[in-house]
Amino acid sequence: MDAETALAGLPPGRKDNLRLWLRLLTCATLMEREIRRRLRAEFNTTLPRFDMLAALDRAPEGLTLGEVSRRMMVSNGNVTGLASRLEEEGLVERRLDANDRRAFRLRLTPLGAREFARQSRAHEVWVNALLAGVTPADRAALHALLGRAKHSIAEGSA
Amino acid sequence: MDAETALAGLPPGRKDNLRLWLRLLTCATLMEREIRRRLRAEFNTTLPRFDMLAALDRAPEGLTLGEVSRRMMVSNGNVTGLASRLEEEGLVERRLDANDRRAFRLRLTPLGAREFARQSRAHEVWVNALLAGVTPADRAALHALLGRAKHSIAEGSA
DNA sequence: CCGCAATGCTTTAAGCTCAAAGCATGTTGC
DNA sequence: GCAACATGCTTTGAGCTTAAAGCATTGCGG
Repeated sequence: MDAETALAGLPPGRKDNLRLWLRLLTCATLMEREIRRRLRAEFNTTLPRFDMLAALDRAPEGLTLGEVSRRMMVSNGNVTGLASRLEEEGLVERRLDANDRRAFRLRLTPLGAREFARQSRAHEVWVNALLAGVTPADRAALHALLGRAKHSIAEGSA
Repeated sequence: MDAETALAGLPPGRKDNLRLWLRLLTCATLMEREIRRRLRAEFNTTLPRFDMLAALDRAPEGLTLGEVSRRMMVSNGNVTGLASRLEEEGLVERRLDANDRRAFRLRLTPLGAREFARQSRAHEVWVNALLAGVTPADRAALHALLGRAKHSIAEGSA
């Protein structure tokens, strides 16, 4: 919904934060939709799958499901199903943790690592293309400002 | 040469856009999670329901399901279920369109309008609180920069 | 006026997501 | 050592989301 348009004529002040939030959300949503679309079209996969592979790719020694859940910032019930689907496809494997019989260590299979490398390369190209219209100066400024916004949001939801 | 000068002169890194995208996504996600959490805790509702009420609130004469789907930027199959659930709860009503027997016009019931007004007020307070740590100057700068980013993203996904 | 494409909505199947409840194992305090 | 609490994972139930297929109606070209 183009909520920004709806708010465009109102007097400034009380609703500035609302406008900022809607614009932030619009940017993130547009970008995310495009990335999801391409992951589906070119790799027949999804963003959560890609994110899980990315988390595991950064941890060659593997991660417990709980660690994955924290890094992906999703519920632990969520990663169970995700891991199972990726395991079925042979991209990931659960192996028993030697020290804790409650836990698994999840790791990429060689196939999973190869797949992620392919997807990751394409992903970087897509992101660069989507943000190609942002100048280096704007990019640096945005990065800094979003850093402060992130801090504010984290405070506010603590 | 101090660190800042050195940084300022560095060639743009290949992964700067990736970092920017990650940070943008983090901000949006943190904020959205908190808003979803509070909608659930305080109003026992969800963000998509709130969004649909918001779309209808701006259109007192009602909207067809297709119009709602376009404004919310979701699939048309999506709004069918959402509308049905809100209809069951008495917040929304489908009435036959006089001119087109394929279409419904969806509108808020008086109860729906009252509910949305309550939720909307709280929502504005939450957003203000979450962004309270962003100064007015930063807010204006962010808004402008995100406007350019939005344009770039829209170009890139056309 | 008739055929047929376009439009508006719903249904279906698959996947993602969460909160809450449950089970197995680990850890701590007594 | 054992009770009680904590941790790691899975299951369950509900809702959101999409793409694709299907049905009904509209509107257009011939």
